[in-house]
Amino acid sequence: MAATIRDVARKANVSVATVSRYVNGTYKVRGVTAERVKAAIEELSFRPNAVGRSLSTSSTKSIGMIIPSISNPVFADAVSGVSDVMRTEGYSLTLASSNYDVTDELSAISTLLENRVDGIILTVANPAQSKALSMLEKSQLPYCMIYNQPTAGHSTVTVDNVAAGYDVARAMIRLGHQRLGMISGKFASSDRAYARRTGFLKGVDEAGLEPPAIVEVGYEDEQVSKALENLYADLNTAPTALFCSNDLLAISVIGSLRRRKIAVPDQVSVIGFDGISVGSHMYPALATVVQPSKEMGRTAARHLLEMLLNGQEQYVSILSHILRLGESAGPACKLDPAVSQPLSQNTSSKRSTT
Amino acid sequence: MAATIRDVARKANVSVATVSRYVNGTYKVRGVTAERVKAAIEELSFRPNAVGRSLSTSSTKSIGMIIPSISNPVFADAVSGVSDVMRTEGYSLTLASSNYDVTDELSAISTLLENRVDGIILTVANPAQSKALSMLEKSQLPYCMIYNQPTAGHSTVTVDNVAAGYDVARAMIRLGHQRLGMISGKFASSDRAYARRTGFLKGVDEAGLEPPAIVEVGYEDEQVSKALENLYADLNTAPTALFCSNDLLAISVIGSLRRRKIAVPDQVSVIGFDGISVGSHMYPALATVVQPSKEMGRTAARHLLEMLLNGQEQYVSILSHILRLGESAGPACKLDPAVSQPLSQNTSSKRSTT
DNA sequence: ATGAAAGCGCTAACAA
DNA sequence: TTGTTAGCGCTTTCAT
Repeated sequence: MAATIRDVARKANVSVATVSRYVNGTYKVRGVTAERVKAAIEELSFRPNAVGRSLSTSSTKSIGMIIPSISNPVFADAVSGVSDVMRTEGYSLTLASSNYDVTDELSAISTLLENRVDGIILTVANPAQSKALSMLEKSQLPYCMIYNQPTAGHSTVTVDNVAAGYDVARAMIRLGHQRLGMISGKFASSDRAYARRTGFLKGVDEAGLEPPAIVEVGYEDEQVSKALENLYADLNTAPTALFCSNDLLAISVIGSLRRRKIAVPDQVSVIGFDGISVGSHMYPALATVVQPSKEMGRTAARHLLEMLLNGQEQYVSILSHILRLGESAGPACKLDPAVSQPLSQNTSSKRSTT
Repeated sequence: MAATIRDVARKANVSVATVSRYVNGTYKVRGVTAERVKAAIEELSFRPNAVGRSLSTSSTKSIGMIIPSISNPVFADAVSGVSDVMRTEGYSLTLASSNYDVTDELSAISTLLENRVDGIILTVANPAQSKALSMLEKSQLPYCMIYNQPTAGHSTVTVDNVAAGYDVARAMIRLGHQRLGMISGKFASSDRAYARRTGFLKGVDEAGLEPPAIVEVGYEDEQVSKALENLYADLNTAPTALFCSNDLLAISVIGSLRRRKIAVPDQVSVIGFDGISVGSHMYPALATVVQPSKEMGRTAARHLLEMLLNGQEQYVSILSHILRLGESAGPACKLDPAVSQPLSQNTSSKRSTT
């Protein structure tokens, strides 16, 4: 079907080697010859076959990326960052999603390995005991984790999740909250959520407060609503401030609280994690720990490129996070069931917007 | 480095053909032989090289996808749908983003073509005059558009954007709005936004209302705020209902209005387009035209698979959209500058949540 | 500056 | 059932 380098060579009356040199700019092609080759290429609409090239050079100029979910903006932003720097370096990006499932992680890696990508950027459930990661290690292929916690022997780009969790606890306490809680995705499928919890617990403990209620939920809305139903059965003992392990969850929690006529932040403050951009546009603007997702993607990509050049060094980047106190978090005030209904109707604006 | 089929053959004392047959399940491998091959494969950690296979079979078992932006959840959802069905069919997904830029579209296609993907799913700025599309056409490669309007000669999966725009106008009018407006991304880079406008104008016109104000904005927040500054200089003549060409824009518009102390929906109703999931969680819940993005992705993927089997037929799927009236849209009421400030402080709850 | 030819890892006739 | 072998499209020595 498509023209090959041979067709071009024939038409231009040169050897395939010459065509190859012309195409790749491996110069040494005389002006006149170049013209002939160029003409032939255009006539035949020749487009070099990267598969043939890859087989010959044993480099595909493509990298793989595995993320838990494409639909979570935090990962999409990272993909966007990776994609940006990789494209400018002439690499293609093969994307796979693991759906937070360890088996899927494994098969995704398998596929990428068979496709002979030059390197992989990925987020796994838990690097400490990841079959995916050990498969990768013995494959010798360069790889860099993203979002995952630093773990002996692996490169990664992330933020200090423990410190961030601690920051959240401190912020809540500073606002006067005494009963704190955390709603999180499954810790088993997120080492960073676990780390955030660790920091959060530390902060609460240091302040001498009661250990916070911690609830794990899956990825369906009904689980969130069910969890809140239990947690807020008695408003007098329920947490007045809730830390959610990610923004999507936080948004869902806020929605759920509203449906239960619990005002945010008047009755309950909510702080998320990630800093996805919709969070700052919504009302109340989401209080959250912002991690620089796109930049994290770029950084991971650059690390991978380094490895591709300089061999298997190890890179660990901890980028800095920012605690952004949006409108969804405010000073503690008494949770009084009696005024709950009227309060929920008015979203106070004592706190400034900007 | 990595073991090849030859190494395996040698170790198992069989021919490469036998190994190939074993690996591909092209049966006809006797039990005893199979055992030996299996053992050899494991000892050597042999992993078939898809590059070699592709060169031989002239099929890469991979498809390309080009979307305007990875960070817009509406596209991410489509990617997710495509990814799902493609993976179950054993295909890899190479993702590229065009950033709404026609030049980037072109180079993305070029790259995918060189990589010899088996097919492409893409959203272009404007199919009617797309160089990307014509390049694709003459390449003979199967492809299917997604989100783009039906256009002679091309396969696509989308919703009826004209009808949807019309629905939005009707809904606003039914709510009593008389002065309508539309805020849209650049029409030049979105045929669907243009189609939505067409339907919207028709609806307004049919009702005998004044032609709506239509403002095009770029993708930066400040442009939105600038646009609203002009549009809402005089509240007495400004639109009481705003149609935004996509949800991200709508969310941004709502945020911007709030900052201008204009209450949504008490003073201005806002309706978006896409139905991204965060929209339904936020407050006010976003009124919007829901398109089944993930299902659209799946459908496009299935179309592509059909083409891969049955050759170049043409598939056009118009999936149905749903106008979901969330809390961001409500009955018209007088825009009275005098009460604007107090009103903006209270978000009324006369309209039901569910 | 250009050409000839040997592979890269695999599949698929064709033989046996 | 298994083996032999000729490519797939390209790069890259090694000659010229």
